[in-house]
Amino acid sequence: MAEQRRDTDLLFKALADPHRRRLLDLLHAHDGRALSELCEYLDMTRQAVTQHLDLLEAANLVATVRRGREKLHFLNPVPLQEIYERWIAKFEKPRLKALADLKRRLEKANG
Amino acid sequence: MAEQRRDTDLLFKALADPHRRRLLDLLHAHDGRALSELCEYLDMTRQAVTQHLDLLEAANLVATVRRGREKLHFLNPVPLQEIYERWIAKFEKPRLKALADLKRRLEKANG
DNA sequence: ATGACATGCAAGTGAATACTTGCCTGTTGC
DNA sequence: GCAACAGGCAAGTATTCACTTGCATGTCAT
Repeated sequence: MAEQRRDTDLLFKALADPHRRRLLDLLHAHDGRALSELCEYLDMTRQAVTQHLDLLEAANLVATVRRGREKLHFLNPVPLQEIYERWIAKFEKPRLKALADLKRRLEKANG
Repeated sequence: MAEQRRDTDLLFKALADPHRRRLLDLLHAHDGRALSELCEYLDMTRQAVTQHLDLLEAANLVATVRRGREKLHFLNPVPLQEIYERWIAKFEKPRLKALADLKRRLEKANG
């Protein structure tokens, strides 16, 4: 349970950085990429990219495999599903109504 | 488009902190709460809670209304839906297959 | 009107974050 | 074998973040 909370924390932390979201995008478009290939798309040193990937791996969003001198990166979409199921779905409202509902309640509280 | 990206950034940043997610939970359970009421649930100063709420408001997850000397807080679930639609849904896979797929590809890349 | 309440505003602090530079190790191809 | 390649491992730095303390302002109840 506390474990669950820590996982959630790592997950949201991992997603908090735009460069890391970019990396997920890149892997989504085509995964199994090596570190140096991913580096081509980000304007920072290889070491910085490694650190971002480490966070993504800690959040279980990315899995890696070494092949020869290369480290290949794979996307794991499962934790994103879990975010949705355990975190977003419960806030769900009839979508088109949500904003109108909010507005109505704001006005009611105000007036 | 750049605007869109900044919004996304604020949103994920806002969600990155467990205390802020807690605040969203509290408002989900029952919103229209005043600042001082929300403070009762978090172990930090009122000012710190204000700062968290400010971030949630910047991310458009919380809307506020002043009534007399109180500031009432309302949850806006719409941005969460947008995260799902614009960000999570595209990573979606047949859920039960996703992990198996990943494992298979890792092994293939490895062997 | 005045004291208690609800919040706002601002500057300061410590820790976490996002990088960098520099060097070291293993791998591959010629 | 050896040069070029792919990545690992610190340690250092600068910014951002979460939070505090201290004080000021506006509102309500009696």
